[in-house]
Amino acid sequence: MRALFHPAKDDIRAEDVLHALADPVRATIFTQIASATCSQICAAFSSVNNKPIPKSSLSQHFRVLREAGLIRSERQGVEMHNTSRFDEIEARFPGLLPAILVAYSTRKDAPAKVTRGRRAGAR
Amino acid sequence: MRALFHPAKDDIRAEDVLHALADPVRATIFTQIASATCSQICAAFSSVNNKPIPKSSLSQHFRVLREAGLIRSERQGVEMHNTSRFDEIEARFPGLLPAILVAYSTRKDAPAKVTRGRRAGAR
DNA sequence: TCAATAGTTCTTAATTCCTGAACTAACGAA
DNA sequence: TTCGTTAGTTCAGGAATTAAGAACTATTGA
Repeated sequence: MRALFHPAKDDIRAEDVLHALADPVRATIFTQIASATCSQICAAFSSVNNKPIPKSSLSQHFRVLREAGLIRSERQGVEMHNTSRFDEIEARFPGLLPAILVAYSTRKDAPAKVTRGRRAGAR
Repeated sequence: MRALFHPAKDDIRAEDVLHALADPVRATIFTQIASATCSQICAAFSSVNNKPIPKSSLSQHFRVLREAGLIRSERQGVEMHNTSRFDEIEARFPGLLPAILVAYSTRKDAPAKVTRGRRAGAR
């Protein structure tokens, strides 16, 4: 597995952030990513939304978020832990992420909710 | 020529706004659109940037902006006048457009085109 | 070493985007 | 009316991007 690319804070580009978050699936992932793993997000989509997303697609979504500078992905044992780079983005583009997250929060079809830990019916 | 579609204010979607403005060309158009015509934008791109954008491409860009709800296009005689729907978007998604425009204003490379590129590790 | 888990990468198909060419609409002049 | 010009839209194709199943890699535990 190759090293995962993460842009330096000052290399983060507005167009990449907007492109990454222009996809509702990725925006949902990003809002719920307080240290969520790919599998947890995957389970959240299939249980809540009953629209399962293939893990290869999710992996790509994580890559887009990562390469846009929105998240940081670090392997911990067998899983990958993703953390938000909110504060760095906020420092670089003040007010951008809060405004985007508020805009999405007014969607009629709410994004899937992740519940961490053991869930009834998961897996 | 068919009637041009404009979404009602409450039908404007965050993902469409983000998608429309995730393209630096469209973001540039939007920032300069205080009643600009397609030809004026076209001239601006070819003179400033010396990278002319085909009018068919510009027409598509205007359509994306229009159908995302960002601009209103009205024919006036032989030309099409485009006006920003900034206030409506601001009412629907408070703070979103100002944050995006500020984010783009800090770009190192001026608001010109741009190949939206993959960076590291592109296959 | 083998199996299981978690995720990445590969590959091909579907979708979207770009742009030259053709077309349409409005206007002015003859 | 008809012709010419301007301004922009729509069409059609190829290029680029995205989606997702299959194959692969890395880590842990038995």
